[in-house]
Amino acid sequence: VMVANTLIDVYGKCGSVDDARRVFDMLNIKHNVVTWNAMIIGYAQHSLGQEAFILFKKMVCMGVKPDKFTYASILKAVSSILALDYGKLVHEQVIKCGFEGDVFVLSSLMDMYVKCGSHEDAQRLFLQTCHQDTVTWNALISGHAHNNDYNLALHCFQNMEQGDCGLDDVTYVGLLSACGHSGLVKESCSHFRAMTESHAIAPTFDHYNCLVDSLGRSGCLDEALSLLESMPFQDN
RNA sequence: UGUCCGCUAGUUCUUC
Repeated sequence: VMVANTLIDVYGKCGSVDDARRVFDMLNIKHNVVTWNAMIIGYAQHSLGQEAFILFKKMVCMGVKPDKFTYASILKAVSSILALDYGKLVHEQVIKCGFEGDVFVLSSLMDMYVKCGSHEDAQRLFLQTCHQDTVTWNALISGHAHNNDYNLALHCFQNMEQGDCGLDDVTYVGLLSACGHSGLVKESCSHFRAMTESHAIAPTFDHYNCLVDSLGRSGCLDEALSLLESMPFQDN
């Protein structure tokens, strides 16, 4: 079963969800909780939230008790399909199981709430938790970016900067993508500069993509193209 | 019978 679980995981991560499912089905009744989790996260990582949720319900029906891994995974699936009502149902289960304080489950809950448009709930969880760390901050910032809300993303970012948990490259992917969605070129550039100069965070491929996106959306096509050609990464 | 361990989980550009 462990070998099969690993196969499901590998297929899922390599984008062959159908092959993962074939292995999953071959195992038949020998599934353990890891088998279910590996298959659920495989679906979640490919934005197949419906399939993940169907599997989650089936797992519960068959009497397999979801663990922290299951909840973190199913919440990611819920985020991908923006299903706030499913998310709330899952949250109730999380509370019943006493998993709300787990940092993985908590950040998944926050991610789900903010992406599903309920940033007040995400904020509330954040204020209550003892895990105000880089990842939970990032979850808020990235979530606001997904919702095209630069002001809220910036607001979170500034609060994060004032606090004592460090910013990282993911923080800036969130902030820069929020700028990009709003076509805020000047802000993109100044944040990018602050990232490298004040915070000594090395720019990644994603950061350059955000800048190119930002330039492109605001009509600066020549600049976008020249940045694309001069960035220290292979374009795709 | 129980507990623990081994395979699985959170924040990440564009498009959807």
